[in-house]
Amino acid sequence: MRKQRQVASDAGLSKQRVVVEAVLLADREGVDGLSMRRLAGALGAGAMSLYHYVASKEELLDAMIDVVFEEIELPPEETDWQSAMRRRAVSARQVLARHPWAIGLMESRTSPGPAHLRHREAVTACLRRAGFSVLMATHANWLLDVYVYGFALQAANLPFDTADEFADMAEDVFLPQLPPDEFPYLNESAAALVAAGYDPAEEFIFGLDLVLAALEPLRASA
Amino acid sequence: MRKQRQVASDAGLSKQRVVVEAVLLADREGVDGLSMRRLAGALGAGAMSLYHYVASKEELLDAMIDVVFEEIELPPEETDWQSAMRRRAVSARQVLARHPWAIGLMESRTSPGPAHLRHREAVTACLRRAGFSVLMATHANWLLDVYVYGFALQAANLPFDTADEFADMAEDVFLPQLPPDEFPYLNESAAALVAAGYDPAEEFIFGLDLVLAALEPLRASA
DNA sequence: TACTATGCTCGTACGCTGTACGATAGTCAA
DNA sequence: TTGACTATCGTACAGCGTACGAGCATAGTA
Repeated sequence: MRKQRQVASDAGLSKQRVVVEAVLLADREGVDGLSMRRLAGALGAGAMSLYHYVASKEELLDAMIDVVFEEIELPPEETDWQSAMRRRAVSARQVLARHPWAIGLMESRTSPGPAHLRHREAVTACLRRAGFSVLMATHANWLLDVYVYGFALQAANLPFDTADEFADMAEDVFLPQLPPDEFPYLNESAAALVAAGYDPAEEFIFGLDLVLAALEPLRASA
Repeated sequence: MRKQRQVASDAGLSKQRVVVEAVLLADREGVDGLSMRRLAGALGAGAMSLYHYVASKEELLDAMIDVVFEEIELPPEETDWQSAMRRRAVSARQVLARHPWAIGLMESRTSPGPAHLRHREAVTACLRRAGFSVLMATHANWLLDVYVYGFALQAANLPFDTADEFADMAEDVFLPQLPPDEFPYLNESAAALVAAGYDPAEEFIFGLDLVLAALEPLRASA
């Protein structure tokens, strides 16, 4: 029976299957749509069966976050540190855009899972090998994480995901909320963005490169 | 009766009073401890009475976020842009540290409240007056917000708030989770931080000044 | 003064949540 | 055959947001 379970695709639960299905459900319906009963339904099981694999919903959420971390590319080892960091940051942004619920969950989860730790270790290793001192690598690691998660948090607030979606709603939705007499500067900004186009992915790279360049001088210092 | 309400301190509800009490309750008990019934209890009212002042719990949460924005200092007008931005960023960090639940709420709230808009307007104004072009001011505004909220998000994950608290638990709690054979670099980092001390407030300024310096060149460009 | 309209308060109830507890059935070792 | 162990899940409970509508005080009008 146990062997059947490990092989079987549809029948048989496992922590892995529960957590993966939870991620899919959250992707589809948002974190508010993720209840133990609904998750059990999606797995064709009774609600209480899930508690054989996860101790509580909290533990499930922790495990979901770690699945997300597993999806983020580790920094490649064969390039310079800036390219490596850029690559993993871009990957992280994509992953967090794919799982928008994840960023909101992070706030409440205090102890990092194994994939999270492995990821941090790889990033720190990359920075140390590039010549950052222990303390400077810590600063750099922290700042890069602040950038990636901060961007994802801000992006999650925006009601659009792509340049096209922005263009579609900007003129009708945003500008009317910003009357020029009350918000002259914001109105000006919004109008300029409408004219120039706005692409979150480009914005991400723009800020990321600023941060990377700002970190470069730390490499030589203690 | 209406007049009594406006003057009375204890009796008589109002949207203002409901929202402020909600913020206090969330500060005390976390956002999970904030239920309509408990909030009503704290106000000495029935649960359903609250719905005369807020249309739904969602609207209440929106209003709470805006109260938080109201607490953040606007950038002062009489100094150079970097000092002004530093000041408002430091204020924002303090406010978000005071209301740790706020950062988690932001993720799900898509339309900014009036205080939020006023704040953004003031920041944009400051940058434009300092010589940033419309587009560069937008970039700068975005990056600064990413930094402030990203930092707050990361800080919310840490199980300590001050340098002392970190020192207290670092050796007993963090290092054992990072065995040197599995996580050599993280272990090294953690050990170095224990030795050097770690203060979130200092870390905030460190990264903030990097970001501000990185933005300076944008001031002259289109 | 009597009647109505309006603003405010809140009791009750419904469908949902996470999960404690205990019953059940299948598998395996002795 | 027995007993232990694993896995499943039905039932129940306290708590959630809130729809609905009843009850009351006050203000405005006739």
